Amino acid sequence: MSDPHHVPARPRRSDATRAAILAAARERFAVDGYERATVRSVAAQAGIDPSMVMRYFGSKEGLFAAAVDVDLHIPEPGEIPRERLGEALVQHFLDLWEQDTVLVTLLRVGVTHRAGAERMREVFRRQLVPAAERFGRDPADAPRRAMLVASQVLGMALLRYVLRFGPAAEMPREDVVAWLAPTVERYITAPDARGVGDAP
Amino acid sequence: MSDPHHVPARPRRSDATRAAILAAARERFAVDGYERATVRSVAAQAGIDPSMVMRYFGSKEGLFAAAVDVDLHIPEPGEIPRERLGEALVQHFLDLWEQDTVLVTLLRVGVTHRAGAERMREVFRRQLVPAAERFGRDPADAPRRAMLVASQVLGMALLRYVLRFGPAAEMPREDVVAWLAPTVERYITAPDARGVGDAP
DNA sequence: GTCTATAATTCGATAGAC
DNA sequence: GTCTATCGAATTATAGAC
Repeated sequence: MSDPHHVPARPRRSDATRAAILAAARERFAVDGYERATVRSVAAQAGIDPSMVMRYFGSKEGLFAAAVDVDLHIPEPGEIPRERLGEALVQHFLDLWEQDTVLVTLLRVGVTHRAGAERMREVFRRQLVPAAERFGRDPADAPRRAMLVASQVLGMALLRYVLRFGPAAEMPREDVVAWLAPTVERYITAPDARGVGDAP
Repeated sequence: MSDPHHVPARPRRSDATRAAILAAARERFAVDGYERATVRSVAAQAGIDPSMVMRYFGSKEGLFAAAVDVDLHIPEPGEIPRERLGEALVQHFLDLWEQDTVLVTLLRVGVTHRAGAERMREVFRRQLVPAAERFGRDPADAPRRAMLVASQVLGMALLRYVLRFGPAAEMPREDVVAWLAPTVERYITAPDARGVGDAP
């Protein structure tokens, strides 16, 4: 994840600039996508010189990699009442998409750029699949169940937060939860595609 | 849709070049996205001069608009046995995504570019929503039901055909149909979010 | 640490010869 | 109808002054 070497104990003077660049980069990448988000526009929004971005992050790709470092914070099974599994998960995912722009950034760039797609695969493999292992019954099924849940959640996020389609963006949040919760719950708990509950 | 004026009856000599440009454009836009697909690369792949692209389509945006002219061909309710509504629709959507690259192109550009997003909204409004009106019961609900179906189908297509995630790309087609069919059917026929069947 | 200046490409679009 | 030549603008990245 981070630097394996020594981490300086006290904050350096440049940390503020570094944070400003990252914040600006997240917004520019989210709004414009990878290609149209220029190093110059990031620097302008951060109020510094374009060459500083190169100094801190080496290249445009390095800047992107530093900008999208996401933790899904998926709750543990013990923290959720079993009869509200789908509802709790959908609520949590909507929170993630609404609390900042990092997931919009990741999706937008992942669709367009090789580095972005690889980053999405990594988040899926290291966070979503392990979570599916904790929630599901058969660990061998975890990648498939995680993928099904991701397909529904990503599709809704695409329409609602990225493309901002009218019907998707205007739908009350509670309605989104009500419609998606049974789907997500079935993908995680159903013994097979035809099953509805969690009976064996 | 097309030119409201006179349409020449006999094929002109330039139609072959025009078709070659369009075919090349669809592939370049699909693979590279809007920004990285340059007019020059399209021309190179079509085996003609870059200036020809401008001559035929006026601008890069004009080329894109001509390249993504998609017809979803959604079947009529009478053509589908009611007990297999979800299955038939999912099968049809998978066919659309697999038969050529135009939908991959549309999604890829729609996420990045203003013109692409507008094009997606138009397809949704003029093809998907009317289809939902024909299949559903309450026409006022059609936009919402169409959006729910689109969210699930687009999400799966995103993982399977655009990002090519392992679990999504390798899942047998019949399994995808089996898992998604009940979801799609519920989004179209359920009286409300909590409903499972189509009872009132 | 920050900025100025600029190198080296690359792009969309145009003008005009044939 | 096709191509050559090129313009003007924008980009990433670098070199070096302060």
